[in-house]
Amino acid sequence: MMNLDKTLSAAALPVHEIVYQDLRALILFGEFIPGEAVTIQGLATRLSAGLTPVREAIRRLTAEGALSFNDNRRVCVPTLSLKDLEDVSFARQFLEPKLIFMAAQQVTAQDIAALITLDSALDQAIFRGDAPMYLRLNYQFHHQLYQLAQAPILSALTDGLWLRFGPSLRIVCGRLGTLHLVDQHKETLLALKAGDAQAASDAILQDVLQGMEQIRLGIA
Amino acid sequence: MMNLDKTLSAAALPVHEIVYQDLRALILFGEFIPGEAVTIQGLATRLSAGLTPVREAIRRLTAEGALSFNDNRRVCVPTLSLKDLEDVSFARQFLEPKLIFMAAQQVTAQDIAALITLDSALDQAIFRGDAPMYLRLNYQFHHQLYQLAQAPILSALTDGLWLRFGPSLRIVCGRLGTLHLVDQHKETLLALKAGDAQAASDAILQDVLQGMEQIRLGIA
DNA sequence: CAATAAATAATTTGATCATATTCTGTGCAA
DNA sequence: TTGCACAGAATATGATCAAATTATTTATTG
Repeated sequence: MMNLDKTLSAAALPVHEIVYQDLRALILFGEFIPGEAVTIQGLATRLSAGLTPVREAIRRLTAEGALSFNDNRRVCVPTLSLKDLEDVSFARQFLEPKLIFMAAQQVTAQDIAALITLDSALDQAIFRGDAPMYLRLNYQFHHQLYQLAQAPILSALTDGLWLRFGPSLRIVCGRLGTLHLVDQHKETLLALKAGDAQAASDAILQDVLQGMEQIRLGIA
Repeated sequence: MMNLDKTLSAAALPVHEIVYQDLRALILFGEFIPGEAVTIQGLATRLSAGLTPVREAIRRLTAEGALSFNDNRRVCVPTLSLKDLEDVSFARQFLEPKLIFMAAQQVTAQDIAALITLDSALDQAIFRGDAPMYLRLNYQFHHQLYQLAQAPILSALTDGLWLRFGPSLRIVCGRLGTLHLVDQHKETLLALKAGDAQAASDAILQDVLQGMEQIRLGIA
């Protein structure tokens, strides 16, 4: 008998992969508060999965720095110190412009159209005050740009950084709301449309700096 | 009754942690050829461990990019393309100087003494043509500098990059031997001793560029 | 008839679960 | 305060099932 799931979801992903993605999203979009303890069994019931897949997902995320493995063998969501934030900020400051510079040389009109659609949905989320949706769309905007760069190693590094400051994002939005949020997406898109890689790169740098500054204000 | 292991090995590490470190070293020091398939059961027998700890170690290393997870659900050591090498090189070019700049501001006389000892052992390994020892000591030299920087996030990023080009190192040494190897460790140490953070940073940049160029020649 | 291709069987490998063991921290009693 | 026992949680094993690769057989074609 044939596996019907394959016809629906392209491929039957292993449970540990699904759990990884779910847990990653939970962390990335601030569903855990920094410092919160994470138990294997708790996650297993929360995500309705077995212990083994959850363990594997946790190992992957600890390797990425999204979770920290105490010497007690307990796992928790790390708190981002100001020093840590500076390190993340430093890394993003050169990684993102580089990625967007590369992306600008590969981007098609369709790609730009998709990004514009994404960005207007993002604006609406900000206007509605829908913080969870804002967080998802903002990440998606950047993530799609990374993929256009066709640089898997640099993309992975940059993606991983989001996991570091992800848990702090909810705090920022919770304290400051969404309406004051500003970004440089419009400038980036204009530069991409004009085929000006350097301008796109510069715009993203400003966007990163602004974003990191928001978090600094939020956790300070 | 007390656990005697603790008195010997500082802490009773879980098996999955030990397996992780062992496997990491195997990859880092070129014990696998790029493209080689890695089976869970094969590693379990090779490292004389159970399947579960090996699985967890593999998950961690795939998250770090040291192993790649095919859609066949099989795991293998990725081959480093020239494009990949350029990306790694780009990342190292700004991460390492930054780390060494930070390290220079914290380094003590004892730290420098330890690094000098390490570096002379390294020179002897080169002179003897002992490639495996060279690889270990060279990594250790850099790794110790990272730790001095007291920047866990940037250290983790940089450490992770070694796993990317590690499997290609054996090929380089195998093809080109060790005697031609040059580094900028002496210059780095002199700058550290002088308290000149910028000079140390510059020296390491040269070291990184030289190292990456060696690999480029090796895999081209 | 030989050779290549398709189909099927067998073996290997991966994924998951249930269970037993070990470890950690806490509360209680001396 | 110290030592001991207990509860909760993590670790690790082995068994079981599913998927994939390899080997073998069968069929088809030049």
